[in-house]
Amino acid sequence: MQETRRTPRLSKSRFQLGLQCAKGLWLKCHRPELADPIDESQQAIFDQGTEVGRLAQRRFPGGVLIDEPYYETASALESTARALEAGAPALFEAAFEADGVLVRVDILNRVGSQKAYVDEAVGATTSSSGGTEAISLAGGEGERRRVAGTFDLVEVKSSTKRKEEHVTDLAIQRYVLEKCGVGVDRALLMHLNHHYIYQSGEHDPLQAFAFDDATEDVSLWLPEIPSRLAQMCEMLAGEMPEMTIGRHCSHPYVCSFHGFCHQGLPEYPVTELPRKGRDLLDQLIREGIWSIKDIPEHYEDLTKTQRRVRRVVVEGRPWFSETILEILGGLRYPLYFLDFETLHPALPVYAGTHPYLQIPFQFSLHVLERGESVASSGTEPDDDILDEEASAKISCSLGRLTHHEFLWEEPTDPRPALIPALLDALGTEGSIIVYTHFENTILRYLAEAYPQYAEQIEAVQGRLFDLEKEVIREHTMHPEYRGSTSIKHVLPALVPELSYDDLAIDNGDVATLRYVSAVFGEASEGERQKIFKDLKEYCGRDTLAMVRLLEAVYRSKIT
DNA sequence: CAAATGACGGGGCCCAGGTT
DNA sequence: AACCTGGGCCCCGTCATTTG
Repeated sequence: MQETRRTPRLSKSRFQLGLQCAKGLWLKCHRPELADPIDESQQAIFDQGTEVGRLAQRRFPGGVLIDEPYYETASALESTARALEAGAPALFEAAFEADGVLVRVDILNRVGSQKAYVDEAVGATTSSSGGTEAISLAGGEGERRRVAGTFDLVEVKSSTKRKEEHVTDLAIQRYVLEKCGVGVDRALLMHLNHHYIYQSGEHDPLQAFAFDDATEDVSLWLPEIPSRLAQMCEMLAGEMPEMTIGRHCSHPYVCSFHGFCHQGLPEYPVTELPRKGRDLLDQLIREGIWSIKDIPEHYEDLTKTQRRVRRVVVEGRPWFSETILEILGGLRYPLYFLDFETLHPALPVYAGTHPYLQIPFQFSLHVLERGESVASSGTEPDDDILDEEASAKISCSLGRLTHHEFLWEEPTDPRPALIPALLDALGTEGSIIVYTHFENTILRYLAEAYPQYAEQIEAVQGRLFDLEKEVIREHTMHPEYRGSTSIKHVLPALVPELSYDDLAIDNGDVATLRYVSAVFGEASEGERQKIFKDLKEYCGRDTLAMVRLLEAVYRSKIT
């Protein structure tokens, strides 16, 4: 009989992964090299989490940081034991191990430890029931009895609300702590406080966070833990488990083996059906249907859009609705094509803003004047035929196209300069074409923050026309959309000669990252100028893409 | 005639997917 | 991560028709 294989050590994050997908956990333990590389945007999210974590620690002055990195387990365990022994009032990143599971605890706060923890700022927190409640970190009057010698277990989250997966995150930690003989009084989530308004200088760790007591929900999960752990260990000792692809590949987290598990799919895989409900993918795969082409024509469980996708994929050619020119006939010249780039830091960087508030620092605006050859004013909605013909001509004789742009290059709040520049460039007449309601949301935030402009901004909002919703999503379909109506998918399908491939910045997330590094980072002047140039090219490409898309849609109906 | 059954539709909730 | 929106779905109330 072979010696029992050494059980791979689990960790908090591996436990969470195991709950999401057995195969994912198996791969993580046995074939970690197959994971997708971590991209820049993901890394930025991790970094942001670290920064929030550091601020959270300042909420517990006198706390002891166990600062061994994750791979120096033995040393971290020792340091933790020493700090506990020494009576540290709080521990950060404390390490514990039990049942082959290693956890590092964000914050472990000794109950009733010292005056410093008496809560002056009682966080108003959003509980799962939606109400707000006060949570005190010290034992005050009228509170339930606190068990001496125990700790509050605190998990810091950069989100502002509790999510399902946060509970199991705390549960596995509590399980390990108790196995190690550390009494846990409460299991708390420490979220960013959405209502925190940044003043200036250092962030205020008292105001910036809101606590959410998850003790009850955690205790409901606790009895589950041993059996789940046993299952995982058994699974890990065997061969790679069979798992089909499905919702668990991206819920609650996008799996790092997504790429590995999605290899070898057919050219138009069923995973690319848009807006799949919870069960559709499972159902199709169970029936052995992997390609959209193999879905029977009258398959019942497809939505209207999914049927459209099936049809264009099977027929191999795009579809444009019959009424598309009527929709476009509603546009008023001159046509403005608007796109914002924004910043939305977890921890605010401008005074008066709250966590995650989206702040525009750049816009691009293409303006299309009516073509000269077109006499029609386009204001006779009662004559469809004429209107359509007029519209068609417009597309052919693309009028004069001009471009405006704005980019704030200082580390100060861009909005006071951006708003007047935007209002000026937009004038008072003509449709403003945007891709999704995103720009509308930003305009609303601007109006809220700067009431002196509210009226003008609202007028602008009234002129918005959502190209993605009103035209692309409702009236077109193309096999190469690949199940997505995002502009990054739609442009190569309808305007193959125009792409983002030649740009140094080719998506919004990276644009934000680059901007932050240029304005707040240590970039040299040369690097800053390069980034500003790249940003202008990127944002300008987004609006140009909308111009060309509109043109392509017109063309589809007149040739 | 009163009660039961069924069709319709509004309200609320969740999900998916778009933007940064 | 937040936010927004539309579609799908379920629940439930209302009203009309059928049934005892």
